[in-house]
Amino acid sequence: MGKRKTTSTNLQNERFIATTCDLTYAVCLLSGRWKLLILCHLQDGILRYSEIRSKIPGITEKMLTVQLREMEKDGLVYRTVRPEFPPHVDYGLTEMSSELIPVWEVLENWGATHRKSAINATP
Amino acid sequence: MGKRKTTSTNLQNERFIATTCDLTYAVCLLSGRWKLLILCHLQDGILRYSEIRSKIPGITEKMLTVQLREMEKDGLVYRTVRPEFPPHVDYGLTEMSSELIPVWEVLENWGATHRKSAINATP
DNA sequence: CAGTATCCATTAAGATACTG
DNA sequence: CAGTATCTTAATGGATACTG
Repeated sequence: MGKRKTTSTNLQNERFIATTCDLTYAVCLLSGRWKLLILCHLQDGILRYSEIRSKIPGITEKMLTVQLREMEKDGLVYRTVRPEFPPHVDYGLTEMSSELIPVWEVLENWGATHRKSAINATP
Repeated sequence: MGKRKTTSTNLQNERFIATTCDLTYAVCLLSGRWKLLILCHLQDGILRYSEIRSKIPGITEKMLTVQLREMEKDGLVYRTVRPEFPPHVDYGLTEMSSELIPVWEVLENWGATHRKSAINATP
């Protein structure tokens, strides 16, 4: 019935801790429409929930929350709640995710270059 | 009918050519369970369809074909068919995707380091 | 060998409304 | 302010069988 009998390679659910490939492991931790983008914005410093949201046009609150929570669980962001009212929650990179800064630097440059070509090439 | 009325942010379908963010553009071109992994294997040289498949345990023929075709369309791999029987098809990196080699190098190292920690940390 | 085709299960993502 | 909850659709991934 609701059971998987097969190799069971869900991206988000089982987080691929047991995968045998380091690259696959990394890809799985970072896969998601918004994760790299969120991390990239956090490299400039600690941001509040609403600050991240306003820096990423198009993201819904639900997706922002989901992705932040997953990344927190995976050790990619830390989350600090200040016991105030109104609530105040800070997010920042961890040591682990800081090591990925070169990744989005390369990707951003690469994207900039080739997006321009793609736009110019569209008839 | 088959029409989207909303912001329309499908990952694979509309390929995000019109996105306003370079990083998002890059992420969208590379998103997919297998793309980085395939590209990574191709950095060692030209590979045939069956060679890629055997280097990536767990991938199905369908997914390999789908991802290769998308990447070919996006200029991330090239595909050469030799008019022989039995068929012989070669795949290789393009200039564009060669620029991404640093990305998977970082990711692979990062994955290696932190996967070990994750495995050791699991109770 | 290098794929296609079909069908189906699971997951990601989005809209919208609501809350402590 | 910083989220939840609920519902819906879109997209991904897989099993299996078949083909030029």
